Amino acid sequence: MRLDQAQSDDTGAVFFALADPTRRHLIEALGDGSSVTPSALAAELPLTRQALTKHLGVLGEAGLVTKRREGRETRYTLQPERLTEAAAWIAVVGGAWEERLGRLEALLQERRSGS
Amino acid sequence: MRLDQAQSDDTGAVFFALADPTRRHLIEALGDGSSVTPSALAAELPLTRQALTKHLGVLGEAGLVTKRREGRETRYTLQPERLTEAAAWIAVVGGAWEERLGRLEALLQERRSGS
DNA sequence: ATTTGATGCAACCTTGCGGTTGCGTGGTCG
DNA sequence: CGACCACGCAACCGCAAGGTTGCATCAAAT
Repeated sequence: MRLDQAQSDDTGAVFFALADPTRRHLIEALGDGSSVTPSALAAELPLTRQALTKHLGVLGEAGLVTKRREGRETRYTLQPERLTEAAAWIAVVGGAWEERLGRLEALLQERRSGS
Repeated sequence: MRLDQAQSDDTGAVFFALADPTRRHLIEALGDGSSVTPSALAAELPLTRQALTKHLGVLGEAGLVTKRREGRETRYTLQPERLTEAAAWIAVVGGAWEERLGRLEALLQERRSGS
C-alpha cells in the first residue's frame, strides 16, 4: 500500500506498521513502557540508525509511538491506544464477536501459562 | 515487506494482508460467512478481476481465506482463526493485556450500541 | 460442436518500501 | 573553542506491491 494512503487510513496505517517484523520487534521491546533511542537500537540490531529512524517514523505516522527530544537524543515511547483499536477492528469483523472474544480470552490464557 | 518473508512469518502475513483497504473490505464482506467469486467482485468494485484474484491470493497466503472450485467458478470463504491469533498478538504485546482486554471489551460494547 | 462465462497464467509498468551512504546541524563535555 | 555524539535530511538503489492487458483453459449452456 502507499504511505500517503495509509495516512488517510488510520486502521490501514496501524496494520501496515505491524506488517514488518522489525517494527513488531520494536513494539514488543517498548511494550513494558520503556523508551528507546535510534542509536541504541542500531547498536543491538543489524540495521543502520537511519533505518531504525525510518521504522520509528512509520510507527509514529500510525500513532503507535511518540517521540520526545531529550537533550541531544530522541526517545520513542509506545502509545497503545491505536493497538487496542486495531484489535477491536479484528474482533468485530463480520459480527459474532462475542464468540470470537471468548476464543481470544482462551488464547491469551494459554499464552500466559505457556510462555 | 517482501512476500517470501511474509510467508515464513505468519503474523506478519496477516497484518500485511490487513494493511490494504481493499483486502479489509473483502474481509468485512466475507464476515457473515458468505462466499465470493472474483468476477462478481469485479462487477461491484472499480478493479479488474485479476486484481481481485491477486488480493484474494494474498489473503489466502495469510491463511485468512480458502478457495474452493465449484463448477466453473471459484468461491472464496473467510477463515477466521488467523484473525483471532492476530488480535491475540496485539492484545498481548508488552503484557498488561488484562487491562487492555478490558478496554477492548468496552470498545466493542460502544461499537455494538453505536452502529 | 460452438459459443459463452469464469478462471489461470504470465508479461509488463509504475510507484513505493526497506535499506544504505553522505553530509549538515544541534547539544555536551573537555 | 574544539571534539564528539545523536540526529535530521536527502539522494540513491534493488526489488516487491498493486494494477493492467493479453491469451490459453475449462465448464456449462444452446
